[in-house]
Amino acid sequence: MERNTPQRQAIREALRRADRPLGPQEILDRAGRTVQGLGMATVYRTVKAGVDEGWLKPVELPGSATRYELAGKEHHHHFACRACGSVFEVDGCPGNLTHLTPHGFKLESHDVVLYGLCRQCND
Amino acid sequence: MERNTPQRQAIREALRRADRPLGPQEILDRAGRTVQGLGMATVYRTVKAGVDEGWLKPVELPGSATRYELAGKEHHHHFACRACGSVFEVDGCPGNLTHLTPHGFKLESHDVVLYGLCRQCND
DNA sequence: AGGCAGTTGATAAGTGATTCTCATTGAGAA
DNA sequence: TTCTCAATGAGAATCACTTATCAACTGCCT
Repeated sequence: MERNTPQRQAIREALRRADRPLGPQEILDRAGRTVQGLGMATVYRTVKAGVDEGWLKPVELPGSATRYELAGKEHHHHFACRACGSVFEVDGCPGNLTHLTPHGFKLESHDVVLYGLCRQCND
Repeated sequence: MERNTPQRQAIREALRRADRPLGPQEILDRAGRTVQGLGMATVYRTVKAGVDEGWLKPVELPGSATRYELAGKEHHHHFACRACGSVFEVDGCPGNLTHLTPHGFKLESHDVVLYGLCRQCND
């Protein structure tokens, strides 16, 4: 059976409290404050389980490790800061993109990524 | 000085003729028909030079190698086929995305990626 | 044609992310 | 409290992509 270890609790808690998608290293840093000695392998194991169990959703952007956010949120997109590397959620969506889809193609989903400077780095 | 070798000609020609962004392996396959024995290292070298020289533009999508397309085209986005893995250009753009940008953030650029099935794979 | 410096191909090496291995630990049922 | 087996941490191993190395080759200026 599955066990409720402090490591898993800390990792889940870190992700629940985050207001933006976190990468493995960020998760390790945050959960590691609660459970010192936490290993990266455990982060990867827990995150993979979370995705399988459906409460975590991977957020993939080119050039960096996969980040994770809680699943079940409303449809949204992301903003990547080129200075600090953080990725933020942005509400809303450009809307129906069917008109961009080439003839004969079947559109199933889409991603929009905004790039620039976050509030911290914009000062 | 710089030399105009058949390898470089073939690689440039493959990219010029392509109607969609090509990855290193695709470039090798196509240019390799003209110059048999073409090595992957030469593809990477030539492509890197092309980006530096400004006539090639990298197209990065999560989970696959960087693709390249001719620079200087009109602003556009891409469609990735989940079946064959090919990436296509799509004309147009959702428009001004400033309204999605969080307060205090500075928007500099954006990417839109459509996912689904291309014409070939949709039949 | 001659000759040198830029190029090339094959392969080793490097990178960054992610997974695997395994001895040790510890959650939770009995 | 005891016992068992899932979970953990550390580091090795993978994996895919990209770059470095180096001897052999060849554009292209003279």
